[in-house]
Formats: sequence, C-alpha cells, structure tokens
Amino acid sequence: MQKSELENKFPELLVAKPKQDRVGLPPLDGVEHGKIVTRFPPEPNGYPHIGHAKAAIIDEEYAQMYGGKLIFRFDDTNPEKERLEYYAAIKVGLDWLGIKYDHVKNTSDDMELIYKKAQEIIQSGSAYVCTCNKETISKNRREMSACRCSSGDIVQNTKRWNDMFKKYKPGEAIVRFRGDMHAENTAMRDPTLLRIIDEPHPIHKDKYRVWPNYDFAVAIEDSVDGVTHAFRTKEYELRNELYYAILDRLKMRKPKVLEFARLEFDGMPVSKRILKPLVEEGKVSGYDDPRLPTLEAMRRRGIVPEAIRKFVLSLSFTKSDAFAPFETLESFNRKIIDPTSIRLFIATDPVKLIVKNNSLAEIDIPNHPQKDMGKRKIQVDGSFYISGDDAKSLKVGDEVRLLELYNIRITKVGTSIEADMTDSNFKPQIPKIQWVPSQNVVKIEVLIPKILFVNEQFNENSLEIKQAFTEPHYLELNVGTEVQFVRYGYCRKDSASQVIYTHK
RNA sequence: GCUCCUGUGGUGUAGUCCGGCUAAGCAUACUGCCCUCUCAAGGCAGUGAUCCCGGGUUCAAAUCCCGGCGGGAGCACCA
Repeated sequence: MQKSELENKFPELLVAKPKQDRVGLPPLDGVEHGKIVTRFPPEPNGYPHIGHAKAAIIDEEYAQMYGGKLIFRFDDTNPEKERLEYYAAIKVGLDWLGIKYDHVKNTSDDMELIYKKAQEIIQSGSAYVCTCNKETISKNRREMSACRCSSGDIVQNTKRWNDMFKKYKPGEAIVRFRGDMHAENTAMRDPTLLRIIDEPHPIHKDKYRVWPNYDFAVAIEDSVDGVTHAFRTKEYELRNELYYAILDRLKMRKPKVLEFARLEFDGMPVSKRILKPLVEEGKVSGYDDPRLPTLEAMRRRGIVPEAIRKFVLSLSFTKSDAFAPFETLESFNRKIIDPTSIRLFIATDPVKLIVKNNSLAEIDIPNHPQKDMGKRKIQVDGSFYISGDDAKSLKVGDEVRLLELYNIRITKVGTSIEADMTDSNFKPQIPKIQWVPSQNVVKIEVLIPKILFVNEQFNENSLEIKQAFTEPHYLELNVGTEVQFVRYGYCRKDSASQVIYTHK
C-alpha cells in the first residue's frame, strides 16, 4: 500500500539496500580472498557419476571464486569396497570434466597420523575400545544405555587398542567416540571411530588392519589438510555435530561444513546398490551404458563437460530436494555442440525411393548451415532411401524437396516409393526431407537411451535400437564425433556401425 | 517411531539472512512470429507463481513471529 504516501512523509525509509543479480554460486560468508581451501573426497568404490560431478564442480568453483585451492583426496579407508580401478576411473572422470586441483592425496597415506590421533583421543578419555558384539551395540544405541566397555579406564583402553592390531579379530573390537548415549542425535551415541578390517587395501595391501571410519578420517584429514570449507551432501547433516566434536576433543582446527542437495535425475539412479545388479544381470551393458548417469555414460552419449558444469551451476547451492531437469542439461548441451556438429542425412527405418528421371551424378552439400565446416560430395543415381516416417506421410501427387538436391513428385507409394524429378528450384512452401543415396549406403544402429526406471520399476524399453542408413561420409568421421542428423537429432558416433542418440 | 533438513510458475532456481526498488527476475519446457534448403541453432513475442496452508506483527511480508500440513534424509564396525 501507500508507498506514495510513505515517499512523501518518510522518504528515508525507502532507501533500498543494494541487491544485485548474482552469477554463479552464492557467496560464502566471511571468506578472505586467497584463503579458501576446499576438497573433493570421493571414495574409490565405484565409477564416477553426475553426483560426483556436482560435488567436484562446486568445490572447484568456490576455490576459484575466492582464489584458493582445491584438494582432491581419495577417502580410501574401507579396503572391503575399494579397488585400484576406481581410483583411476574417478581421476579420468575429473580430468574429463576439466576439474583442476592443486593437490592429490589418499587418506590411506595418513594412517600413521590417524593412529596418532586415535591414541590421543583414547588417552584423553574421549574414546574407548568396545568389545561388545554388533547386536549389543546397536541395541544399546537404540535404548540409550552405555555398555561396560565405556567405563573401562585408560589403561584398559590402551591395552585393548594395542590388541586391535594383533589379537582381536575383525568385529571383536572397535574404537568408539565417547559421545552421549542419551543424545537425540543418534550419530552422537558413542559412534565408531576405528575398526578392524583384514581385507588387503588396494594400495597398502596388508600393511594396516585397523581402519578409521568416515567420521574420524574426514574430520582429521580436513583439519590437517587446511580445508576451510568442507562441502558435502545433506544426508551427512546429522554428523556435523560429531565432526566438530571430534575436532574439539582433539583440539584441532575446525573447517566450516556446508551441505548441498544431492544431484540425481528422475528415473536415473546413481546408487551402486541399484546399478550393480543391473550391470551384473546384463540389463545394461556396463557402467558406460548410455542410460546411466555415470560420467563415462554421459560422455559416450555425447554430453560435454561444459554443459555439465553450466548445468550444475544452474542448480545453485541449495538444500532443497528436487529431481534435476535432464532437459535443461540437454538444452545447455545442444547449444554447445550445435556449432561444431557436422550435419549428415539419415534414413531411419529406411524406405527405398526411386526417382526415375534423375539427371544428376553428384552434389556438394555443406557440412554446417552457418559455420564453415567444408562440404561433402555425394554420388547420386536416382536410387535413395528416406525415413520410414517421411515415407508414411507421402501420397501420390505430393511434391516434396529432397534437401539440397531437387524437387520430386510422388508417382507411387508402397513398400518402395517412386517419383519423378520436377525441377531444382528452391520452393520454401513444399516439405523438405533428407535422403541417403542407396549406393555405398552405410548401415548403422541408433541407440536411443530412455528413462531407466519408471515408478521404481526397471523400464524394459529403456533402450530403443533403430536401424538406419546414413551417408558414406559417416565412415570418415572419428569415433566420438558429434553429428546432427538433419531433422532427426544429435548423435555421437560410437563405432563404425553405431551411434548413440544424444538428444533432439 | 525419534531427530534433522526442506517447501517460489510444468521443471530447476533468483530474491528470504538485512520487510518496501519486484504481486516476483533468470533458465528450461510449451505456443506463435522472424530467420533458415533441418523438426537444430539464432532473434522477437507470449502462456504460466497472490511465493505450501492458517493466523499474527507492521503503514508495508515471499521475506519477521506462531501454529499446521506436505516432501526428503539420517538413525552401520559404508562413505
């Protein structure tokens, strides 16, 4: 109301605070330029996917925004799940994304430090070694009651700690943080800090068998690595209290932990629990199956890293749970690849077309409508293939233009089509269709990835395979080339006989 | 069940901390026109949100307060 009235009476109240439109991620509070250190800490337990991309891009963007550093750290403290090939795969993924980090390391290289901190926290009485079995521990947690182990003295705990390296078997003893068994936050009910795992580590083999768990390792690593801002997805939110408590007891510097919503596409799960059976049962061809949200799959499909970055930034840094719009990613991608994608003709579900009075022998067609990408020569002899969809819509007497070639009038339709060439003047008002010469035709398959899960159910029709013919020029393209099949869509050449549909 | 987080057009977000400039910006999707020998890209225009609901505070609330409701996550010797 009454803004005008206000303006007259108390104009000073209306002096607005500056608000300007932001570009990119929201600013961080109280960051000194040049002082920020972020980190990207994946566990090498699987192939990198879009979720990794989001985290890594956020980490890098903030480091860059404030002129700081990014640490790339493998959180490899569970030998049961980690494999050497995953370290490599994640690194390949990051490089592909174009993420530049200032330092790479493995948490497992800091085991001596972690042991030292473990000893420290035990000696200070802030942690104890518990030898209860799993069931008892979880029952006590639920019922908020402490076990006998927690009242053991430092001498006992020290002895048990030393025994963890030799005497105890896996599962027989764990180091527990002395939290608060009555805490409302269940993460604080004397959580595990270290446990015994005999599985050989992919890097250190049998050198260690007492391994820190996530909360202990991350807190220590972040602190000693000089991390100022630790970004993680919001399912860790309840563990913030633990993170800070551990560093508090250890009297270590505390980074600021901030969380963001995890990135996932509707019907395109990222979790290994769901993906693994799919791969093992052969429902998808592997972790690079174009239907999957893995980085390798996206790459194969023709999504470029710049599009992923732009997309991630468009999502901003929020905690609200939402399924990301894949179509937005596609749109960004399309704009990026359009200027460099060669245009070729394709006939999907091809139907033969005979032009009886063809008089041309060859023609030059530009490879791109705007950019100068050269021309290709196509031999013609009056025998063509056109798309089944186009063929269906043709009726005797129709006049259509074969793109870049000449106009024809349909004289016969059916399993094959016959026509007469009329003239070669360009007529804007008649339909224009693409064609493929039948001599030297290249037979390819178009793999069309669709949504993987519909209502939590695996979509049996998630991969459509279309038979198609394309021009001989296709053979000259390198694998990995993005092509726009005119009036069909963008596809990436996956092999001599196969393309993957990127998007319309 | 307990605890925590979250709720702006079909979708994703900006704005919310520090109430007025904005009855809401951008992107995407959709529609139309222009351009174009593509159903792409590009240009222009348009449709679409009383900012989850109900109270309260205030001259003024998407923004502050209270109470509901909806959605998600965590509750491991996984990260």
